[in-house]
Amino acid sequence: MFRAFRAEVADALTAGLESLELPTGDLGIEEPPEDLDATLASSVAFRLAGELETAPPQAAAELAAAIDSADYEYIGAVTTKGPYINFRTTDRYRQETVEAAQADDYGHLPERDESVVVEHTSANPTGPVHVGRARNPILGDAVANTLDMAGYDVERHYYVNDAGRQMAVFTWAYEKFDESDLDSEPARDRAEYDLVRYYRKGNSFLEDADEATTEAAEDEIAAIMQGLEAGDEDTYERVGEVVDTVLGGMKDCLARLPAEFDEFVKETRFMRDGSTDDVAARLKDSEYAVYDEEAWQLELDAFGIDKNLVFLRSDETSLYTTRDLAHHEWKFANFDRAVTVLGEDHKLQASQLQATLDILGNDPDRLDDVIYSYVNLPEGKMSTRRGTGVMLDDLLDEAIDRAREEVEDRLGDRIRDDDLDEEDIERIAHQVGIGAVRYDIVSKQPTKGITFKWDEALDFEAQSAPYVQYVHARCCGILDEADGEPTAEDIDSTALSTPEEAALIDAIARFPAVIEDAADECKPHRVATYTREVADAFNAFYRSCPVLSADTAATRRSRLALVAAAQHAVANALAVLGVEAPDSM
RNA sequence: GGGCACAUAGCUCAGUCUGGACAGAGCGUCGGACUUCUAAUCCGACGGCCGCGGGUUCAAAUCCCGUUGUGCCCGCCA
Repeated sequence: MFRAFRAEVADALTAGLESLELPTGDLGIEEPPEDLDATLASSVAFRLAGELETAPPQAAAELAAAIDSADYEYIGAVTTKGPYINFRTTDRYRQETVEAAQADDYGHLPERDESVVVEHTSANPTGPVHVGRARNPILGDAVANTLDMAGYDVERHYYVNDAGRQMAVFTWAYEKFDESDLDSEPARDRAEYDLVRYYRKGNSFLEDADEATTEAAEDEIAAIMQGLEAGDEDTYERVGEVVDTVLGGMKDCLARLPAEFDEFVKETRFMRDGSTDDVAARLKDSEYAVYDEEAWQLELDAFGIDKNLVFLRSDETSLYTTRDLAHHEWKFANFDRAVTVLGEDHKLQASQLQATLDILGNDPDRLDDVIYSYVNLPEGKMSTRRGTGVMLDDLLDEAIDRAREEVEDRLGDRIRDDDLDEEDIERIAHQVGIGAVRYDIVSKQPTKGITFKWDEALDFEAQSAPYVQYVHARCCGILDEADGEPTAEDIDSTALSTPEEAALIDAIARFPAVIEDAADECKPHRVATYTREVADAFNAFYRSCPVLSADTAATRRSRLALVAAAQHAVANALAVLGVEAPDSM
């Protein structure tokens, strides 16, 4: 309803300005301070003062007088305070908000008939997912969820780098070494923990061996890469076995978040179908191509990039970016838009990709990047190859364990007579533990760096998932005790007139606008901020407005409907963040 | 050396795109509230030259320039 109200305010201001023959380019619509009884405001009067040759407060008064709120559904009182024009909402606005929010899918925007492919995670299948990487699936999943709720037709892709040197080294090491060559047991009974030991062994071997041995090994590794480039079936199978095995384990880990994918797109696919060769041929013909130092390159100065992009090696083989170009042209052929979630270390490569897609005749505006900073340890970066880092599996296990302890600690002083059984405790521990980890990461601006600290990542107090989840559980608790679901006929918004009720309705009304804004800018952390606002508003309401024991039956019915509305807003906002909404805690 | 990010209360962060009403939360500290729909809650107090210096503007945490600190990138790796 807030979206409609916002549109009405824009209309009203535009019409008012036109009637005074004033420019309508900048309406100055903003949100007023919280202690003011208004939902939106305008500071346009500051700019009118000159035109009207009066002080801003007079200009505001003139414009306010030119607006008749009777022309609008949701605009109530239009008042001024100094130079500001303040807009209140109508009872109808509140009535329709609570009615609309009775729908289980409240917050979902109408379908847009526009498809978006969201690529995220795409970690090389070299070993277990560590926390440094985990920001990608958590953020990426939330971006995809946000777009989905905003009405886009979303597909989630994981791009598998199965053609690079890393996988060639891995395959070589896996074939060269035996279990007996390894110096440790797998840290966990799953494929990627088992195989990563070969990868690490191979890398340390290459570092430590003498020159002749290293050279021989490098020849074997180069043979694997050339086999892939030449389309040799046997090589594909050898590499594919390692890739699929390791990736299988990583999928299991990611599924715990959960982060699920519609498709795992392999890089080799674009070598085998000839599209990478096609891209290279077209780039050679472009005006930006140069043949320098025996390799084909692109000069991208015209795009503000002073670094040349090599797209064919001197031996005519392709590079990662060349294949990624073919990959993105494939995306453009199958989807209206593409969004990629990338670590900040890929920024240069991402801008080169954008520029080159442009050169190839694509509209680069169809591709958006969401860039995030890595999660580092206090002592530095996490690395799969070196085996430094906190594994996501371990973090999730620890989070669940701590959540379980919390649940058990609280069992004693529960007022509610819904004795939780073992199964409930385990369910809540999972929902809260994993929710807290996800929320901690998704609620922050992705561009800000995070230094991983156990006690911070596992802090259930702070502004965290459990706070919001608890609100959802409270809603469910109340609705459980009530007889039957509230219906639209139960709602009398004039019975919901306390400041706490009005504030809660106001928060609920904003939810679809929050989804819209978060989707437009691919910023799911805004939804996290919103969950706290709506939770705050609910808790204030909960404190001062008894529902089941309300003074009158009419108030009780209306408040029940309001609780249902809040529950839907909270549940769907949490769903966007990938955080589960518990029915009880 | 060049490029890109980040810097807001003791700590962790919103707000920055699109400049506007005294800069908001949580944690921590201190003081209160459970015979009541779940206290993983709520109420109150304390706490800020929004890194620093200039500039633009009626108005700057927000825009521009400079500067300091931190991170990332600058490969015929991915």
